Amino acid sequence: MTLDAGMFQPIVSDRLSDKAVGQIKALIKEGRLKPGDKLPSERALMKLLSVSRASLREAFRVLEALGLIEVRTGIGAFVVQTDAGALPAEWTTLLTNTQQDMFDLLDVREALEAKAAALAAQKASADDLRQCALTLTKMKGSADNNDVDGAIEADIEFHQLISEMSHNNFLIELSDSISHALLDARYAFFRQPDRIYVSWQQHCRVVEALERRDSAAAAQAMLQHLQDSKEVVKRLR
Amino acid sequence: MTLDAGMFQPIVSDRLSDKAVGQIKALIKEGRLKPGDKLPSERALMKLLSVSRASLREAFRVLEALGLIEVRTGIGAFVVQTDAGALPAEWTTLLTNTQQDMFDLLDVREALEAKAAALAAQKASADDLRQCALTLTKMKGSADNNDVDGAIEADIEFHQLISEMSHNNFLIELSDSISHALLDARYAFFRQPDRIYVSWQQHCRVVEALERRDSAAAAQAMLQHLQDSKEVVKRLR
DNA sequence: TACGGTATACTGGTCATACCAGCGGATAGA
DNA sequence: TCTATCCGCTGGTATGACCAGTATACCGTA
Repeated sequence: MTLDAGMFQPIVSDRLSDKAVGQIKALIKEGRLKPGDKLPSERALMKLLSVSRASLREAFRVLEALGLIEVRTGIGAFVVQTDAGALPAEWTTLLTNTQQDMFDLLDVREALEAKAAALAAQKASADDLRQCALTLTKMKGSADNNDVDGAIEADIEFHQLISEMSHNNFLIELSDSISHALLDARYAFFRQPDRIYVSWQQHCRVVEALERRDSAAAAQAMLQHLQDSKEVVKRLR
Repeated sequence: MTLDAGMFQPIVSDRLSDKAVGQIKALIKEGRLKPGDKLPSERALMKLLSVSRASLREAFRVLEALGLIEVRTGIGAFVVQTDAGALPAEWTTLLTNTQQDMFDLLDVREALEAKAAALAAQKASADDLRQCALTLTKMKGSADNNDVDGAIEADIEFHQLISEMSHNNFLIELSDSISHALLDARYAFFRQPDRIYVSWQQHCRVVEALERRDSAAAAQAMLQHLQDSKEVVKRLR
């Protein structure tokens, strides 16, 4: 007989905590545990799953890290209340170690926010647009006073608003965490001469496109803005 | 005196395991623990951090879920070996509960893979392109035999190759997990009459653009392909 | 010399038990 | 009726024990 590569499967013995994670995750996915639901207490659940409390607690930590449950001391564990599943908030924070990581992240950001702008053009409400316009005046004010902190604040608000206007929870979550990871870079960025003013202009073009409900133009304007910014960051080094 | 909203900070008592996570995470981020490094044994580390082994193990589960370390039974815990930090592989798996979630995910996919195609056009090696071409013949073969499983395999390979050709680890990770989350949808998709053939044609157009090193065309062809596919999925219901 | 088994000292995986601190409802007293 | 206390619940932590893999050094045999 000949040996077939597919004949043998490596033997893996899952940790008990992993099996517990699997079960609870399945219950949530199937909808038998709904957002806001309270899980049984650790002492009750350990008997139901016939594992020790230690193993169960390890499972809880994993579910927590995945953003699926929230554990409140003295009260209990609850299925997390979010429309889209929480993206573990910190997934980017460790990743901006190298220069290259940051540029990679900037590329991802271009893709996501251009898409967000396109969707926003279709879905934005009048109120959304008003709020967007507010960040523009704030940005302009910061430009006039060369207020770097104010500019950063307005900039974050602007980009956040637009991703929210896409009403796509994945887009929102991802953009948010990327934005967070790039915070440090923003300081150096807005300290460059005229940068606040230029960014303000570019933001304006995006908003104009949004107001015209011009999806393609909005995406294009956003892309232009982000690519231009990326070039500036590259020259910083 | 007037009460200021910012006067008080809510008191939070971090779990010891969370503090341990923070310390270890910081060490990794600072580069004092490099990929591949072996962490001290649980029994040693619990003394160094002066926490119980139970708390430390909970911390390990979190770090594992975040994709930062890997724990091998009987051997020890190691800092994970990836250029970009692993995105917790399961972050999407729970999210495709509703119809809307899936379409949202498809939109994100459009953004990411179009960008990946654009980058791939710039960075692809001759060998990359050869491998891409292989998936095309495989796809064509599946189309001729109406082999759904084969088509899915070739399709996944194709999209994965292209995101890898971007050499952007974030793009790769994200596309990969989205692709995974959409696996079920692929079955229904490729069962549609002529779908395998049409997808093959669209893949061909992408590869042609890649071979011409035409970034914009590659992105456009990929976008077209994904949007077309999205429409098909929408009509499935 | 080369091989194969074995003893041993690690590693992580699991468990039972105990105690602490925060939360909340019930209950007794003003 | 209102308030203060108590008690039973919850999660958070620590300890010590044992099991099951892993690696290595050792030793006897072929």
